[in-house]
Amino acid sequence: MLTTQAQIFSKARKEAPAEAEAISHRLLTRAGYIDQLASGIFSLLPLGVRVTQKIEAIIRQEMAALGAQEVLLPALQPAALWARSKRLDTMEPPLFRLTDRHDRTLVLASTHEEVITELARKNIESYKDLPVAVYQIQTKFRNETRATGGLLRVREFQMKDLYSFHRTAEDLQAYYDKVKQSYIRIFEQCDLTVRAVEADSGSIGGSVSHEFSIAAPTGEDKVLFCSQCDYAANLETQARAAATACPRCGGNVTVKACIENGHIFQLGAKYSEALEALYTEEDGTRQPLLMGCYGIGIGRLMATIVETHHDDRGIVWPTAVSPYDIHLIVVHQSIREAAQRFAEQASQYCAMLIDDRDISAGQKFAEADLLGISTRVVMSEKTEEQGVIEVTQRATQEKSLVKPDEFLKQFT
RNA sequence: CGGGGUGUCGUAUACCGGUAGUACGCAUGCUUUGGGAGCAUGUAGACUGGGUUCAAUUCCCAGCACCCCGACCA
Repeated sequence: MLTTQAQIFSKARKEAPAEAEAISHRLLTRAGYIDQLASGIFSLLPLGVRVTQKIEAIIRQEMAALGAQEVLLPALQPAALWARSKRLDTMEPPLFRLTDRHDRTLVLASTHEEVITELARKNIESYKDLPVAVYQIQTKFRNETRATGGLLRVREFQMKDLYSFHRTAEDLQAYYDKVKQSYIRIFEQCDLTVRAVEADSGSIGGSVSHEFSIAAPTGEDKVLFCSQCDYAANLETQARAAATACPRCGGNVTVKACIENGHIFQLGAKYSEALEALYTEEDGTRQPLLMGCYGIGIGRLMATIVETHHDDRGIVWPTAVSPYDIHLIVVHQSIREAAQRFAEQASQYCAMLIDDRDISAGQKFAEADLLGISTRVVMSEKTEEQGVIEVTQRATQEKSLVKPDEFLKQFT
């Protein structure tokens, strides 16, 4: 996979739009990962799509490990379905509504408990069908009163939402705990330090719920962290603003601004009772399915990574989500052909973006710093003479001169 | 939805009740090429609608758009 920078649809910019304030919004826009169409509505440009696909790959792998099967549910849904779960007029933020040509009211779904419960009703008939889990990565619409911080809170976004169905509360609890651990692994693979925080379940409902908080200056939540145990609590729900010691272990606590990046819920029978999603037990009785739901916002996760992984020159992608494995910078036009040969060889093993534009070296370096691809390879007349390439890690700026073959070994 | 703010070339900005300027970008040419190069030429702009005025991009009103604070969330 080989792409030249001249081909890339978007352009790196020196300036961010004046209205962009959040650092992730500024950098992702300047570097050409995203483009704002309207308040809280963004296009993902080719670079943004690539990062998103990396994140999704990490998530899909974890979903597979949880035994969850992928589905794709409709975003456009009849309002009548939401009336049955009693959420049509109580959702917060409210649903986007529209009317079709037959004057029927439809909604753009902000979450998918209703649809998945309907599907469960049709497909889960016996205790022998349980437990089962399905997930999707799909567009959500939220009629927010105010979009903020670029991708941090938007009105249309991709969410990974997982739903699980169980016979017993114990089984739901066990699966919930597995998902919680899986979520922590997902965030850790994105090089994020995450804490699962006991949370309010809001308009989704249910009894037990955790949100996944990542400390970042732009965060909207205030989370109390214990420095000695893994206790963490959202100050909003705990009303413990005055607390100076951990309620669990007595350790020192700190309050940090956090971004909420995922939220998981034990819904129990809330939706299955409302929508009569029942299954037959061993003793022949009809029982409501016990349900859990688990969400991660993909775009917000990408923005959170930028919020926590950047420097004054630009984005610093963790290797796992870098849009390309290697950013090859060809300093001198005289070695373009040699660079091309190396690039073709390398691109058999990894995804490479090659910048061989006939512009100043400084501009190429500056844009490479802005784009934030995790590994940079520089080829110049000097390195050609020595038969080496210069390899730089974006995160550390550490440079090393290595032989091309040696370098490529790590990818094979 | 309450409060506040801002609308000037593609982007960032300046000035102004009477001819709208700069930088970047973009285009062309020449010179450049290890940290957002230089010169030259060119390109392109006052959110919309009303009002005040001899004259409005500038002042006033309304609408629209965007941003920020609050409430809510992935």
